[in-house]
Amino acid sequence: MDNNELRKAGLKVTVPRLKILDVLENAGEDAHLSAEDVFKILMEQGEDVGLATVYRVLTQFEQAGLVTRHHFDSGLSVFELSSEDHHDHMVCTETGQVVEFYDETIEKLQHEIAEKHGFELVDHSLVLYVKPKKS
Amino acid sequence: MDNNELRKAGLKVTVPRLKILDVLENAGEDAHLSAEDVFKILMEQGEDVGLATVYRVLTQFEQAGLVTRHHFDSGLSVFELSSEDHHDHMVCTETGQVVEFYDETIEKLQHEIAEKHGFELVDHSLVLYVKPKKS
DNA sequence: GTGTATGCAAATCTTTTGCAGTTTA
DNA sequence: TAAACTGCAAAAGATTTGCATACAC
Repeated sequence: MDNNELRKAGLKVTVPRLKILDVLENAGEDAHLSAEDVFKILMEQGEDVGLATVYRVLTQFEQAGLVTRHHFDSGLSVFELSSEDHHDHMVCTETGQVVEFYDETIEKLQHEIAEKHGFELVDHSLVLYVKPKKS
Repeated sequence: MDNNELRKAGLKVTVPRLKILDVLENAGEDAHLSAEDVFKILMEQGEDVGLATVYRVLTQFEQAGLVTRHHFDSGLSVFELSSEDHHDHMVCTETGQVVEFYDETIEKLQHEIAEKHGFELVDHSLVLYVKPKKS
């Protein structure tokens, strides 16, 4: 029941919101979709949702903490369903494949570095751009 | 003499290119300017350079390795003069201040993580979003 | 001189907003 | 039914491109 996720976020349960949530959930584990991607998938499914609504809903979901927005290096926004556990990303420069990973030591070091400079860590973004290892 | 930097990059030495290089050099250590920022500074200096040219030149400089482009989280591009030594960034969410840092251990771990997943590290982007430590 | 670079305006792309009509609670 | 939500079209912001002119070599 996605209904509860939406209600909990203080959002009315509407058809477009359910459809968009559905697209994100069925996009696969490491999927990171742009608003345009979501829109295209909805079109393919014959849904009648406007692109503006996709943008509005994704932004609302982000504010509600339901999805996370990333920028990677293309400059356009991509979204993924927020998962309980934090992770960073590895993007293959040749295939576009995205892999999620988590490293305890790096996480800890980031806090230490911020502290050392007189700051408190609020958030971070770590993206590794990689290519297939030559065999 | 910036002339050589440009020549070495295979670019003709023109007034707009020299002016833009000049702006970047005089912007201060941790400055990260958007194309619009550069354009505004040129205007203030009474230079007659078009915004389109600023974009074109910055892109050429990037391709020549003279400047580095970042996206941070705003989604717009900011540029800095490439420095010999690699570094990452810390952006203050309250003041916008940018601090550069480098951590050997994190660098090493990134390579190991990429390898572990069957990839080769090509590049990476690490940005810490911080706020002033409450005193 | 010749080819490259520039400025301007128009075009493109991504994202946002205004508004009248529709849906949810 | 009232408030929130939606679609569409227009607007806005960032960046790119076409083209005639100007500049570097």
